Amino acid sequence: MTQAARTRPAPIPDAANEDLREAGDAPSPMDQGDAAEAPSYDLIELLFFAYRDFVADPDRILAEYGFGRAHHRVLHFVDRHPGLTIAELLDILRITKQSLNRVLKELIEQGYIAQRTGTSDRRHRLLTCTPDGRALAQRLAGVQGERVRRALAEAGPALRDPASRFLLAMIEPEERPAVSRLIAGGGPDSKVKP
Amino acid sequence: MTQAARTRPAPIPDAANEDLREAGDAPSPMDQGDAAEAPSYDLIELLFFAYRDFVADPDRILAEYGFGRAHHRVLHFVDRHPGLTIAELLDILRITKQSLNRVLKELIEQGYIAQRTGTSDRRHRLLTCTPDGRALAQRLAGVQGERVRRALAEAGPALRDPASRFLLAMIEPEERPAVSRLIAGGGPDSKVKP
DNA sequence: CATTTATGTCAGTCTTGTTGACATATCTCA
DNA sequence: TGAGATATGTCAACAAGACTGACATAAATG
Repeated sequence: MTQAARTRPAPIPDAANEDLREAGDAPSPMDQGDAAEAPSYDLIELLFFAYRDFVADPDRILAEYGFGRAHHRVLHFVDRHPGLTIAELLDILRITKQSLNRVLKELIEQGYIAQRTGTSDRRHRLLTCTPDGRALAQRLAGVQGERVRRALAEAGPALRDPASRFLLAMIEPEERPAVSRLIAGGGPDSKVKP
Repeated sequence: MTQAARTRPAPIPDAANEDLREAGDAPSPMDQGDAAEAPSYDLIELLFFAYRDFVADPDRILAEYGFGRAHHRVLHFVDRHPGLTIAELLDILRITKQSLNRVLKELIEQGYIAQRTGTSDRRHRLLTCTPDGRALAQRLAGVQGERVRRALAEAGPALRDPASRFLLAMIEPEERPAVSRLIAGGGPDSKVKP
């Protein structure tokens, strides 16, 4: 078998072994000056685990194509916002143009993304998905959407709005308007938002 | 200036340029067989942006120490669960022991994490934070906790519970009990959970 | 005592991020 | 028109952090 994370009989350890008790045994309240509030370890760790599983689904599919997460992100945002320029993509992904270029080039060469020259500004490269690219992007969004759908079905559809609001509030305040616009602009009405 | 993501005057592009309209202009409903439900693009993208900002805070601090995210994760879980063994850590992080070993070795060499041999099973290596490691772990948890605190303060403290439940539901079903136990076992009562 | 388990380690590869330096085409403004 | 700014492309080198495969050791277990 592979050496990845051992045999992994049980997913996550119980952390309930004899030895564990003899250890320093967990972070007590600590010397928090006075008013210091303890961090929300539960939400911090839930975010970690939720995200870990959230990206695991696409990873499996991407591997079939020889792509990685970087390709996924590019494909996703181009699919959602056809006509996106390089600069806009860079601002969304927060990577260097060299990093972007490597994966973008692969996606273009392999026929998942197409480039056109902007008409009003011919320096721009307008990115769109080819039918293949669109299909892959939607397959990826499909598995992620399915996880969200299942989560809401199990934990209650009423959680949809609170979850959205919490996640938005977790975003850097100055970015929130832009993110909101970006998300809102994904629908059939697109990003026409002057 | 650096070449990272251009000058970035505005954080995220408006995606509202002339050219964008001439583009294919956004994924319409599409030919979803019939009952196919559209993925929750809003939650999918919010999770992406929220996580991006969520890890950006620690990243800045870690850079001061010459550490990366991998070190953070190890330090975090060892701090929260002193006495953790290598195998348990591997199951939490889902990486190979070779990957873990590289960062763990650095953390040990530089005096942030200590190892002891298990008493009941002397094959185990029980990991704990040194005072320095504990300080760093808590500084990192501090900035992440502060983001959570601020989010809840701004969007409403009532969101805490729904957000938790949503995130837990996003986790792979078989993992949820283990994650719940792990999270619950982080307090002063530790993971004593037989 | 043979086997399994927990850990450590060497060596090589891949993806994805980084810097720095330049090149080219196009737009904008004086 | 011509200078400078802007959008993009590209070369080269490097680093972090993941992976695989192979093998070594110590300790527990039946």
